Amino acid sequence: MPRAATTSDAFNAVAEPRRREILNYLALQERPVGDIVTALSMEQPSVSKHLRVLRDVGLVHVRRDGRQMFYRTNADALRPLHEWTGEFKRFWRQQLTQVKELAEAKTRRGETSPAPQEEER
Amino acid sequence: MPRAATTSDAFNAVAEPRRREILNYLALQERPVGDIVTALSMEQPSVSKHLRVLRDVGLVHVRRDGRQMFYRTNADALRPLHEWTGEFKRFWRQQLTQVKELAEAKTRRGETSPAPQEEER
DNA sequence: TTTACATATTCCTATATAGGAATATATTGG
DNA sequence: CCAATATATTCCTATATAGGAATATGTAAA
Repeated sequence: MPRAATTSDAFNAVAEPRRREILNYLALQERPVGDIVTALSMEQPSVSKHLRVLRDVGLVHVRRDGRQMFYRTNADALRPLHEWTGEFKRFWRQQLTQVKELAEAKTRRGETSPAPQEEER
Repeated sequence: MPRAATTSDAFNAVAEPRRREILNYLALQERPVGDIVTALSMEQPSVSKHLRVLRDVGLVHVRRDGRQMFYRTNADALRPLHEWTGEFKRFWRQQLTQVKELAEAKTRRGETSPAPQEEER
């Protein structure tokens, strides 16, 4: 069995970096295809094809105005992704807390703190 | 150009549903390969191959104990995904707020509230 | 060492790209 | 209707699977 189609779900669709760029660009406001082409320096057919994939999984909405097609990101379709990754939040939070507590405990004991494994953003 | 390798980054690696299942299963505690095979009803070579991909992108860590290999999810490698999707949070939050405010405003005016488009979790 | 157990890798195949080039479709203005 | 503009689709190709089957590798027990 080959890899699942990019149009099978949001997870597969956003695996492509250019599609993520497009979603970023279309998040703030709707834009015609031409704007995407110039803003992201991509070939027009390439943009159309990526938009097709994003549209098939509901990651963008479209509106026609004359001969232009205005696309905009449908942020809601990204929620499943955010929620799934969020399930793991407690694990990295836990790690951070443990590291922090360990460091603080050592500080209280006057020991030298080791270089942290993780970095808070 | 074909699709990027599944081992190119976490985004591509988690596009495969079985790999997400494996990550879910390995989140709470480390497990030997055999446990994954029985728990998720997958073929052993299949599990090994998925683990290989997950390992290549740092989504799991491994530890050998005798002839068993204990894998565990490295939640930290999922943070980029969570953070990227989180950028769009304000857009769906905004929608929710607007819907809610609209409903409340109508209620104050004694109008019938429409079925909500979105659902809070 | 020989055997058994646990896991990993190799081989094979059908399928799904992503990009480039060329072309088709849709809509507006003259 | 015809030309021009804006997008979409088709064709072609090299590459990367994911699963199944068979096999290889590594480690412990007898």
